[in-house]
Amino acid sequence: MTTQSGSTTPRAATLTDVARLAGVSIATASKAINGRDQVKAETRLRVLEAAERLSFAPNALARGLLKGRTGTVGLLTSDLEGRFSIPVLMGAEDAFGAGRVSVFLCDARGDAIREQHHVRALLSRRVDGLIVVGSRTDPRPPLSADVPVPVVYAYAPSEDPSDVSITADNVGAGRLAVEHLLSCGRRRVAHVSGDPGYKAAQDRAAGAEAAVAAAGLELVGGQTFFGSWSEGWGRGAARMIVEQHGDVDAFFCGSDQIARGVLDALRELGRDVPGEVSVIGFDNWEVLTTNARPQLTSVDMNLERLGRVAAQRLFAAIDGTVRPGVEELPCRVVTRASTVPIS
Amino acid sequence: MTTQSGSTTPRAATLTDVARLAGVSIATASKAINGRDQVKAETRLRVLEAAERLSFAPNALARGLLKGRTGTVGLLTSDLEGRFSIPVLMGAEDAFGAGRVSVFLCDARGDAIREQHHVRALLSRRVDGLIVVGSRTDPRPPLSADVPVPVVYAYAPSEDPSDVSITADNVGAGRLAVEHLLSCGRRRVAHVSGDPGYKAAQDRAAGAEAAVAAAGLELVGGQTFFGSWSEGWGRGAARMIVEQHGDVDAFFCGSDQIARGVLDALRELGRDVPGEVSVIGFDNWEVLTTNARPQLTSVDMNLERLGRVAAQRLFAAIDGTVRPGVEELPCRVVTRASTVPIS
DNA sequence: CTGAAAGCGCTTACAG
DNA sequence: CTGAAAGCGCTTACAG
Repeated sequence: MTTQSGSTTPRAATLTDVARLAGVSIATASKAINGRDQVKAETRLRVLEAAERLSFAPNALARGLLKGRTGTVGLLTSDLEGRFSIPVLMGAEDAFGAGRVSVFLCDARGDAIREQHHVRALLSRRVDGLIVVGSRTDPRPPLSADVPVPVVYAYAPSEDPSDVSITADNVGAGRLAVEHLLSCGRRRVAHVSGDPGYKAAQDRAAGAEAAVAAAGLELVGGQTFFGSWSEGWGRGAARMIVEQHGDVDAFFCGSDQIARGVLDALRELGRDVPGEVSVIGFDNWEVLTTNARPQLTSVDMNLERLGRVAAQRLFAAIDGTVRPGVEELPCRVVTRASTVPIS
Repeated sequence: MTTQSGSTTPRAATLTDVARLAGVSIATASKAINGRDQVKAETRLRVLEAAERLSFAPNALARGLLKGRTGTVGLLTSDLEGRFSIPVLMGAEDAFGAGRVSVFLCDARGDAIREQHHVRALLSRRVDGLIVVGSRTDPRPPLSADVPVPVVYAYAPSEDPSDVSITADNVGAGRLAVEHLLSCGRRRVAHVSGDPGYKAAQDRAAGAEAAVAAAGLELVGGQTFFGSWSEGWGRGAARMIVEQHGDVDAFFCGSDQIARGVLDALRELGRDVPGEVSVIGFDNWEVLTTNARPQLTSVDMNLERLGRVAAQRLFAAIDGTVRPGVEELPCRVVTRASTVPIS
C-alpha cells in the first residue's frame, strides 16, 4: 500500500507563532527564549509556555545565517571501512555532540576528486571547521589552500607543517611494547610487522630498535621482519624465526592480526605462551585480542582520545587559537595473558 | 607557537559580491548561476566568471531557509562501535553523497535520552528526514511520534508497523546457509549460534531448521546450539558436537567468530575441512574469513545495500511516497575454501 | 532579458 | 521592559 502523505505534515512552529500565542512581539519572544535579561519574568514564562505548547524548535538555519556561525563541522574521512577512522570519528563526534555542534559526515573513499566535491558542499553549508581523518599515519596532501575555515588533520597528518595535525606516537609505541617485553624478563625479542610501505610500520620498528639498543640488546635476526598485516604472515614469520633463532623468547607484532598468526604457529610448534614466549600485538582490536589463546596483550593507540583532541583543537582554531604542527599522542599497553613476568 | 588568527580569514563571497563584479543585479546573478533560462548568454557568462573568480559558493543556509528544504538528513545510530551500523551507514552515505544531500551523523550510544536530544538538534537544523540505524534486528521503540519529517529504520526495525523499516532477511539467510551445505553433499548439519536473546539468532535457526526439514533431515542434536558470539564458544561447541555426534559433516555457524572457533577445534581434532566437514560462517567479516584456515565461506547480509535502500526509501518518503512496514532484504552466500562440493 | 521588492525565520541595536 | 525595523544571503513572482 502506497500512501501519498504530501502536505499532511504540519509546518514546524516559528517564532512568529510563539509570539502570537504569547501575545508579544517576536523580538520579545526571541529574547525570552534566548535567556536575555531585559524581559519581565512573567512575560518570559508566557513565552516559554507558548514555545512548549507548539514544540517550538528555533530554526538553526536562520540563526546561522544571522550569526555567521552555524555550529556545524565537517568530518571528512578517506575510508569509513578502515578500522582506524571509526574510533577517531567516534571520539570527535563525542566531543562535539557534548556541546551544541552537529557533525556532517563525508566519506571520500580515498578519492581526491570526491574529497574536493565534499569540501565544496560543506563550505556551501557554512561549516565552522573541518576535521580530515585519514586511515594511515603517512602524511597526506593538504586540502586546497583556499579553505576559509580552520582544518584539523587527524591520524593522517598534513604534509604542510603549518597545518594543525594530530596523530599517534608510533615510535613511542614501539618503544613501549619492547620495554613491556623486557620488563617481563625477556631478552630475545623478535619484531614481526606488516607492510614496510606504511610509515606506522617504520615508526614502530624504529621505536622497538631504540628500546632494545637502550637495553644493550638487539632484535632477534638483527632486523624487523616486515611482511603484510595478516595472520598468514604472522604464522609464517613465527615458524621461520623459531627455526632460525630457537632462543627467541618474545614477539612484538605490528598488528593484532599478525599476533594471532604468531600465537597459532607457536601453539602448533609446542612453544608455551606466556610460559616460554611472550607475545604482544598492536591495535588492541577487541575481537582479536580477547578471543586469542591466550588473550593477547596489545598496544592501544587511544584513537577515540585522538578524535576528541582533534575536536578540541578545532574548537580552539575556530576561536582563533592555532598551534600549527604535528601533535603526537601517546599510546598505551593493555596487558593480558600473553605476556606475564617471569616468576 | 600560538597564533591568533582572528579576522584573518576573508569573509566568504556572497551573491552581492558576484553581482557587483559582474555589473548586474543580484536577481540576475541568481538566475544566471542557477541556470534559469531568462538570462542572455553573454550576461550569464560574465556572472559565472565573476563567481569563479570569487570562489563563490552559494550559502546553503539562505537557500534552505527560503526553499523549506535543506538537502540534509540525519543518520542516527545507536552504536557506532558495533560493526553492523558502519556498513549500513556507508551505504546510506554513499546513496546520499551521490546526490546533493549532506548527512548529519549522530551516535546515541544506545541511550534514549541522548537519542531524543539528537533528534531535537537535527529538527532544529531542519533536516529533510531521518534514518535510524540499529545494531540488532530486534524491533526497537519508534522515535517519539511528533517528528515532523519522514523516518526510515534500518537494520533494527521499528516496533510500530506503520513506520518504514528495512532489515535483513535472517530467516532466509539461515535457509540459504543450510541449502548451501546440502548442495555440497552434506547431510549431518549442526547449527552453532550465539546469544539466543538476539532475534537474529532465532531467525537464522528457524531458517536452518526449515531447510533441513525440507530435505527430510533434522539438525544434528535435534536443535540449534545457542551460546555466545565468540570463538571460545565455537571451539567448545565443536568439541562437544564431534564427541557426541561423530557423524557430523557440516557446521552452520551464527557468526564468523563462532566459525573461527569451530575451525580451530576441528583442526585440533584432526577433522579435515573441507574434506570431511564443511563450515559456513555468518557476517562475511573479511578480516576473519580470509585469514581463516581454510578461508571461510560466509553469509553476507549486504548491509551496504541495506543502507542504500534505506536512503532510497527516505528519498521516496520525502517526496511523499511511503510504503509502511518491514522490508526484508535478502542475504547471500560468499563461497570460500571451507565448503566445497563432495567430488 | 533585467532589476526592484518581498520574504524565508531569526537576532540585535535602537527607540520608546 | 517592550516592540518596530533593519538585515543575514538568497529566490521568486512581478514589473518594466
